[in-house]
Amino acid sequence: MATLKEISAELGLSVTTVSRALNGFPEVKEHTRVKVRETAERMGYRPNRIAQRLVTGRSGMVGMIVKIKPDMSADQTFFEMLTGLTAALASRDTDLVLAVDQDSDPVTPYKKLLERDILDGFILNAPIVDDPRVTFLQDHGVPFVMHGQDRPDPTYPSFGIDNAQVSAQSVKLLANLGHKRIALINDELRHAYASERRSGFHAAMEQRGLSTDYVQNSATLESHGYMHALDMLSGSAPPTAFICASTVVAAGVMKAVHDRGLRVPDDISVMAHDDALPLTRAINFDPALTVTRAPLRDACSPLANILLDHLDGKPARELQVFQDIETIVRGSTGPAPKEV
Amino acid sequence: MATLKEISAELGLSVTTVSRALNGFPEVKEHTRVKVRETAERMGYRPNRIAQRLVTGRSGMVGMIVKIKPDMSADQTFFEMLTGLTAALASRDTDLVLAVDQDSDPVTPYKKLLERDILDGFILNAPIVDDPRVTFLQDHGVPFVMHGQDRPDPTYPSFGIDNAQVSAQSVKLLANLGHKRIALINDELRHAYASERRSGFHAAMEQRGLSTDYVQNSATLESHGYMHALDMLSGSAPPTAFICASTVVAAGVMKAVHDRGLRVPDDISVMAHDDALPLTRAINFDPALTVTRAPLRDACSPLANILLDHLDGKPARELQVFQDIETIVRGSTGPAPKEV
DNA sequence: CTGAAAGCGCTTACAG
DNA sequence: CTGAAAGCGCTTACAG
Repeated sequence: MATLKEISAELGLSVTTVSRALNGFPEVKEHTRVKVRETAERMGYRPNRIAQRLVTGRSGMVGMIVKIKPDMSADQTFFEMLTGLTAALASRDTDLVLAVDQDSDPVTPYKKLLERDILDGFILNAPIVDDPRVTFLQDHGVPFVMHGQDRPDPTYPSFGIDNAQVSAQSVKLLANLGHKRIALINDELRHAYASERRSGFHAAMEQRGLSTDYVQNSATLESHGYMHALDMLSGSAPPTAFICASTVVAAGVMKAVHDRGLRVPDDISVMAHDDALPLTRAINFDPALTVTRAPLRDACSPLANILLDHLDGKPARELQVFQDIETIVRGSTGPAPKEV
Repeated sequence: MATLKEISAELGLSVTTVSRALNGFPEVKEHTRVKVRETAERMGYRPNRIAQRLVTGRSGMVGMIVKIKPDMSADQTFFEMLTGLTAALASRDTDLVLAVDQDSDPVTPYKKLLERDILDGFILNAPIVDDPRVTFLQDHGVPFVMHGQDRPDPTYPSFGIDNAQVSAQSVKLLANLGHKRIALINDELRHAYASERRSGFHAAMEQRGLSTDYVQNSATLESHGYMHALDMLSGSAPPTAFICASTVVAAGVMKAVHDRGLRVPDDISVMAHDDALPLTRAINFDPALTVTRAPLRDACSPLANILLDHLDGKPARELQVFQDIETIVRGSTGPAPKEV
């Protein structure tokens, strides 16, 4: 493998100039730059990243720790995210080191990886409310980007959707259709996103003078959606619309509606937030599911770039970005039924 | 972070001596070594891996490329392997860089990763017969370890099970129980392991003068096991025993036996090779499944060590290791039924 | 047993 | 616009 020294010898230039030409410094004469680049190309030069890393003090590697869920439901998602992140990082000469979290304490795997002294930063996902990883990494001065936010006004770089907005948009859609008793089948509140959806839901409902009696915050298996919906629909003044944490939950809810002898959307409207996972496609529902939508895979590139920009010195305040949310109206929502 | 220079200044020793003391060189005086180690500890010294890597010419990173299967059946396995490999590599100061193969050409992802010039070698898995990755990597002088073998006498380091032996042990067990018509429900022959199982099966059967009429080489979903078994059992002289590629296939076979109104093991014996995956546990079958067994997770540590030993200069011939295979007899195998 | 020196392949003030 | 020099933090002949 050719080195800077070899190129400079070949051309009778200094290593300094060759380095500058290759790195696109403006002070190099055009003619020199061209000659250097041609020669580098011809000699098959590729910079030694290790040397670059030693001198710049950066390792060119960032870490991500994945938590194994017992149900392993997110596998396809995982691979999709992995692919996207790897590609986005590679385009900026950075590699991803992956570790698996098998510890009970959430910060232990970060501590372990940190002790190896090879990482410039971390990509965190699945924040819980007041995530202990945030305190730990900030205390140790370790840069990271969070996919999502663990608190309302974070001091770290983040990318994710505005979950209060997800609820607000959903409530608005349903309220405009005349629904008054709207249910929220939410995830457990320790998940930051679920907590935000709940707040957003409360705010949007109360603003319209609507009751927030129909809220469930629990795990988000299909069976939970089914059970909660069944339960709510058997009350005396049942909800006429359901906002679901995910398309999986919506599948359970729609089954419950059906089992109660009711129809979607004539009797009951159902909508969900859709991360655009390949497993449960909202469009394949019968009727096709109305959703707020923000594809998970669209987060890969922003996450990578935000972290790397932060490593390059960009302050955290400028690196809190929200993903756009679409609202897609399909067949599962309709006007509220006439009250009897 | 303390450096060698700081420690040497603190102690009035040369950087050279400090380096040698820390790296356990024998020529350092015991007293010096102790002092150096204490001081390093006290100052919180941790070697700068990037610097070590620059001077040793090693990057301390190895790559693995995972191929996404559409069915994603191997997820749990994947995470288990990832965990094991990461830990085994970390104990030898090496990190794993993971990439996802989305290309049609099997060598393209290796080429891409190689161009980033950051890897010391690769861990390959799921070899197909005469695997093109082998030629590619060998041509480029890139070290690797293969989980399994793509040909009978490979010239590269490898770790895996002796698949001919798997078949041999299975046939022996069943033949000793008096079975004469033994079926093999095998994976597609392009997979190296399946090809080896088939050869081993043929050799073992022919050695006993038994016919090898009942062999199927196809994908290994449960449904394939079911269909092939149903098919074979409807013939005029049906097999009395089945050797299955995996526990998943065995599940299909046992269902077929049941649907034919036959019983395991009274009418039909069934056995499988068991990689000890958490998903389909042989012991939970009814009756519990007789198996040849070699846990996949036991391969992690050997794979890591073989690759690293190879990088340290150990020749490939000494690095072709086979994993032990147990035979565990449970309730799904029994004496061959009396011929009518 | 210990140390001064060279070097791994880069980047980047500093000087001209 | 270009170059000589220092330095990133280590390892390792070579000399004593």
